[in-house]
Amino acid sequence: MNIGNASEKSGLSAKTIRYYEDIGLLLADRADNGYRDYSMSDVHRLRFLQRSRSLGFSVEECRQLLSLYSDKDRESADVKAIAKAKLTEIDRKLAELTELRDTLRHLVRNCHGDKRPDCPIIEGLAGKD
Amino acid sequence: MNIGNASEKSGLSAKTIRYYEDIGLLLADRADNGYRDYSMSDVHRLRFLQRSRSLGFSVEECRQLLSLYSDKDRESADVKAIAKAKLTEIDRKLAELTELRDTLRHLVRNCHGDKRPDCPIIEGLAGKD
DNA sequence: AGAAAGGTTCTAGTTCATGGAAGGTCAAGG
DNA sequence: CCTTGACCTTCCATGAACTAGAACCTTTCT
Repeated sequence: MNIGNASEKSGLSAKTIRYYEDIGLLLADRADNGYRDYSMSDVHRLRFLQRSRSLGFSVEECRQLLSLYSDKDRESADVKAIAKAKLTEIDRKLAELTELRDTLRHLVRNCHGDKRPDCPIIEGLAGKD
Repeated sequence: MNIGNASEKSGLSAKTIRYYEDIGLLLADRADNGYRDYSMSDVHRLRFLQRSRSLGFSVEECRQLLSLYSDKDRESADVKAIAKAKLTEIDRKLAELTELRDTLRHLVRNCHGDKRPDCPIIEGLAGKD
């Protein structure tokens, strides 16, 4: 499939997909006309990249994560080690995100949404850790 | 407290903290010697920034989120609207992150960590959505 | 006092894209 | 057949969010 299609399916812009190819993150086949040609498997990788980037992993971290998908020659012990390290990081991010959500949720629930001066922003958020 | 101390407590580099001041995200008091002077409340905001940035929110989004802490003059209806919008976004991120974690966790559990060729990367990850 | 540690500003470079120009390709309709 | 418009190509420039380094000042430690 063409890049436009892959872009739509992955949530990454065509520009970004070409950029990722430039930096060697995901190399695409080429059709006879020179157009990039993406398989469903490529699209899965692109979506995976979109997700991990939007969740705060750097391109280099994504490269590592992607190697879990792609590098069949790698010894699986290596793969496992990388995956474990990333898992720890993801769990930390999950905890932080959950905390952030609970904080905001508390705010939304307790804020009356009018001009009364006791909107719980200050008490609930500004003061403590 | 000095910037080094604030840096340590917030997890942001001193460089980054100065940069955030440049772009008006968090303005610091100044001591008599010209050094920036941070309160505990400033540190909380810095930590908050560190977290939200690392979770993939843009600086502008962080500015909004931060306004939930700081902007006491704002009508609470506005605050509530912003908070609600961010909540939706956070919930989406949480779902994605959870999915990513489950995928990796499955990999780690099922990979035997040796050279056997049936490391479940390909079946478990590369193929399906 | 002298050195190390940490602060200041300023300019420049890096990473991760994103926008736009100039031009080639393709599928559909007149 | 030929044009129109969507989609593709490369290349160069710009933007966002840092990050590094130089040059210099302030505090602290011995």
